[in-house]
Amino acid sequence: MVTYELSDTDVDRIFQALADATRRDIVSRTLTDELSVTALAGRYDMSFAAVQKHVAVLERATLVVKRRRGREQMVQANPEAVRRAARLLDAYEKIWHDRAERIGDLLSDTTKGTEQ
Amino acid sequence: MVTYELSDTDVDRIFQALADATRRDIVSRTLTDELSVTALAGRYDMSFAAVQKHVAVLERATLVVKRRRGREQMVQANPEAVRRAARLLDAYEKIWHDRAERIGDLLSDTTKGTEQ
DNA sequence: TTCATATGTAACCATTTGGTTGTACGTTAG
DNA sequence: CTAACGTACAACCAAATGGTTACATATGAA
Repeated sequence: MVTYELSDTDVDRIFQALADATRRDIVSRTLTDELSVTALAGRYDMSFAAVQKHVAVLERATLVVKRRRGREQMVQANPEAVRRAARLLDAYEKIWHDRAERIGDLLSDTTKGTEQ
Repeated sequence: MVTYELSDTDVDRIFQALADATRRDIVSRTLTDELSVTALAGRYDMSFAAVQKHVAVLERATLVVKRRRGREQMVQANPEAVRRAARLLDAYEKIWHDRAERIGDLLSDTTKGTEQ
């Protein structure tokens, strides 16, 4: 598995992009269907320009990609980016799990004299 | 496993809180060590008030909890919240995976006449 | 009690965000 | 070719964000 190096700014952009319900919905929809910006705009109670901006935020965060089809721009989620975000959080979980395990060891392991 | 229902606003707050490198670092550190706000503030090149605000943002998002110890407030990450965030992203991955599987089935399954 | 420490909060500021409307431009349909 | 459509972008606005300094409050030490 190839894991790309994400800068702090990259990660900022990913979580920032996910911190809005409309944008999460766009990701959700475009995971299964490739939708034009106009088609997406029709689904939300806001201007086309607003939706277009949301798509741009997602694009900057690499959470979606756009592909030209005639005069339309088809939006599709990038599952790899979603995956990377999930793995980032997994890493936090792992830190915690390792610590919990260490504490467990300290509490149960009474044979060795490594405690201070 | 108990899964709490998260509102859009809850999720907004979680991802918003994670969209800042300082706050991610605070989560990371307090997963292993319980640290006072002052101890945390000492580690970043910004005012105490700024760090205190970051902790407040994390607290509102339930990503950390505070516990009083004498005159200090000890900050500790809440692994359950991190976990919930990770599972949210897993759900997106699952949507994509299911769709990929459906497409795979359509392409490979030539024996049944279920295609439209 | 008094003082120092740890925290919280208010007021302020610059920048970003999330929305708007209007306009310009590229592409396709007729 | 021309008109309609789909998209992009600029200018604007209100609200939120991320930082500051200053002050207020709570707790522990002596």
